[in-house]
Amino acid sequence: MAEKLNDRYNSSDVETRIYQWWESSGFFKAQDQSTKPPFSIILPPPNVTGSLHMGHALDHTIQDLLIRWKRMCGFNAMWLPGTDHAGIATQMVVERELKKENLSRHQLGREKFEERIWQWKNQYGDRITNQMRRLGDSCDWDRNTFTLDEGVSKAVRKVFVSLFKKGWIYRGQRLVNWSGPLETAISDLEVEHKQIKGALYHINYPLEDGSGFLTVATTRPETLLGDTAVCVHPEDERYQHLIGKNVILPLIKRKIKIIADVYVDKEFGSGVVKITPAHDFNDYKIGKTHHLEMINILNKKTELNENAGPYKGMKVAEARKKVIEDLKSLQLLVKEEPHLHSVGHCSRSGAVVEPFLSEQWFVKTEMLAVPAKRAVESGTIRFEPESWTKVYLHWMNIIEDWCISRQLWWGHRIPAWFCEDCEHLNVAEIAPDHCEKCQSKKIKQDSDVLDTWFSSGLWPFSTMGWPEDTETQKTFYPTNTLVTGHDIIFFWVARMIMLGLEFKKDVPFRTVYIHGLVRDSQGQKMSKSSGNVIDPVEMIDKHGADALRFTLLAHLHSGKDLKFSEQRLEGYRNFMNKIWNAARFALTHLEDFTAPKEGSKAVPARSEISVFDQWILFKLDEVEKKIEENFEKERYSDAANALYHFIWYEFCDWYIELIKPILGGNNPQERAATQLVLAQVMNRFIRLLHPFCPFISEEIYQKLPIKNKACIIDQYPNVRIDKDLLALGSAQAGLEIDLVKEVITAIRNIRGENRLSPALKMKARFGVADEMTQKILGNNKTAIMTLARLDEFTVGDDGNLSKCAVTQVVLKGASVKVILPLEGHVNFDEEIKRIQKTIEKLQKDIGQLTQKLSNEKFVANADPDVITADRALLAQSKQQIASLHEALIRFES
RNA sequence: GCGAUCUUAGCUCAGUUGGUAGAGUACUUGCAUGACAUGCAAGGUGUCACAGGUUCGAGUCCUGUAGAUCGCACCA
Repeated sequence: MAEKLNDRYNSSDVETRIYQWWESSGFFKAQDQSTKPPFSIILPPPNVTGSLHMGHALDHTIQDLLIRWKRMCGFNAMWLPGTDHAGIATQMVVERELKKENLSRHQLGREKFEERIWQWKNQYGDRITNQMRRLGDSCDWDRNTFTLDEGVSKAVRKVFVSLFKKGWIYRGQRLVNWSGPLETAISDLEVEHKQIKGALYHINYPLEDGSGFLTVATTRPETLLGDTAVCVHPEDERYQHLIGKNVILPLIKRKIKIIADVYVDKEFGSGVVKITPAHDFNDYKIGKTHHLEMINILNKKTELNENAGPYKGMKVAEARKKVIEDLKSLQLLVKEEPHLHSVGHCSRSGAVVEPFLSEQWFVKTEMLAVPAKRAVESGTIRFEPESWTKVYLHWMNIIEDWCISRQLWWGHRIPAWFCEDCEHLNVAEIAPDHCEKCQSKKIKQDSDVLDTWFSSGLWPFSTMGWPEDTETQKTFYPTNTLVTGHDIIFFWVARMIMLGLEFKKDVPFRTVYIHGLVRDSQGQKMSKSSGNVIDPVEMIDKHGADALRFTLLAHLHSGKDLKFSEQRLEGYRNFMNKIWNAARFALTHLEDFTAPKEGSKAVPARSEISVFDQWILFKLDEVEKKIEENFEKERYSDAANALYHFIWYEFCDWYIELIKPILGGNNPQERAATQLVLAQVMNRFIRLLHPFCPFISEEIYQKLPIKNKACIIDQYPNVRIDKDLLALGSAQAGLEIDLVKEVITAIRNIRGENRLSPALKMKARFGVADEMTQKILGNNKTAIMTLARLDEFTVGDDGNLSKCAVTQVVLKGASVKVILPLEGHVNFDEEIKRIQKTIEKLQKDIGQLTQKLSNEKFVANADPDVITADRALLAQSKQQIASLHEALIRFES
């Protein structure tokens, strides 16, 4: 017995209830051991204290689409959720909170501060996972993992120790990106390059022998204090004679050497470069090759230190001003010209990033990169879209060692202990209580934590119980698809590949599906500062999660950014309402329908069902094929749009309208047969819809007469399964209904163009030559009369065409002359205009076709099928135009 | 500077082996029609960025130009 539905779809009534039911019923759970084939996805873990943004919404919708689709296709589908501790981001959030209490983390102390962050995590950590539930994410929540969970920590320590013992993790003094406000090294990912209008200062460095000056050009005069050489091009004639001599560094009067290196561009500036190895990445390299002294002039807060002499204690910007002033007063500043250059900024604090010499931990990437490159080159891992392969390989080719230490308090502590007695470094998975070398008890753990991406890099297996040998890994590693944005290919994807191959001896995933950014309707990046952020949760509140999901999926085009507008979302909200009302219609007419015992396997005999039924089943077969194809080709928007088209334009606009007379008619057998087909078609397209729009589909599904326990775990309709029902659809019925549709549309067109009221019943005649077409029209008399609003229907000769509107309908060999007497209804000018317009269009077509077909080369070279088709089209057009001319004459007479 | 992607209707975008350009949306007109006005019906809309080339035929393939976006490197 079918149930009733409200007359308007209200998503908020439905979503929470359905989600709770799914979750409490255990439908999201995957089995570690199962006879079903595995399919697994790991969720890119969002920041634990963050909240869901549009980027997540897109990312998660794609993953949930895949998981629900595979689950319904009979896979043991496992979507592993989790959250990231997000070192810097979270620490900053909590520090901001402290600031409100006029406290700093230093005042609080490390232990208390960590406690505060845990408090914060416990308070807000559920927010994002609850928002994910709002979106419909069908994750296996029992497997929810936090990157600081004990299991993950164990994996982190194991990996660290293992790489250290192999010599692939080392500690050393190196130049790193340093954020002054955060007092930590940061990764390249956290550096944003911005174009800045600066100045190029030309400064005279006096030659030691007093014979003159060497002019250097620099954008950062304050780093002069750390100069340990000046450099020219070895072949630069201007300076060749000076190579090997010395200059006196202005202001602090240090004697430094003039060296030569091909790195210098003779054309740029003065052709002389000052070398500050401790504060510039290029200078650092030159410093290394030329064995130069490295003088650090900054402290951790990026203030000038004792090496800067009189400038000690100043901020960088301050020091720059003062240095320029002092140079001016010494008349050593030659000139200052405006100069546009890009400057690295800390993406978290906004401060200018300083290259800073410090003791850090690094991962040697050279050897890790080799198999990681090969995995992609050989196709074991595939990027979609494929163009990202090149980007990935390029980066892997220029990969540098990875700075993994951060001077933060929130994250995985580096498992290394220094011995205060013998200075030995103890690296161990379990905290030692004495130095392994000298047995001293005076050991101290390194105060640094690991880069967040270090633990994220292990995510595909650390979440599955590694280093224990678990069933989870046996079943689900490697995972199938990784869905993510291109912004973290290097920082996350590449590292997962390297670490997965090193520690699991297998790739972490087979396919990397890269999607674009969600932008605003103008194509601008959404950002707090431009105030154009659209909150997905707010959109869900207003229009429903299904509408949001469908909007994102329908506009997802192979890795391209997508522009999001609420207006478009409303369009898909309307689609949800349309589906709802179609279901309402169907259920009303299925009230007295009882599902057969075989449920969705129940199939009527072909002889029992109408041509409309055969037609809709034919269309259903088509759309199922299209959806499956597009899923396989990873063209999810095409799948979504095919479904949209079927539901709205085939099922709602035509099928429902065509069967209304049968459902409301007085032939119980016909009616029962149509009811069965209607129930079956509903059952199938609701299942087809489920991965896209899980909530509305489940809600309707539960009220359908033909159903199983739950849509979410029912079988996904598939062209190879339940073949019997789809076999009832026929191409012949397809053609027949297409012709009926054309005829109805032709009549509606005449009415529309002549502005005839839909309430006005008309009389129509149909001029048909062949018997077959005559029969088709006869069989569909009721449908045509109802949908075209006729009160008279005659099939046969043309009859008297005087004062009649005439349209020739031609379709695959069938030809119908639709004749509508207009006498008394209209002033004929409109109709004459309508016919003339059609004639003009036909004439244009005929002209083009004739020209083409009279081209000998075309006839000689073109595909014979193309020629045949064109000839047929030409003949048809000529026939149509003749008939229209005739009509026009009759009309005017 | 190197590389990638892109430029199609007012807007957002499809267009998969070359064969008369499509969809959604917006727009115009008409409409209370027993599922739905979040609806129904009908309608108009294009130098496919530009310039060449290959071909009987190019939105599609090739070359160049311009513009947009994004990477990478450099910016002393």
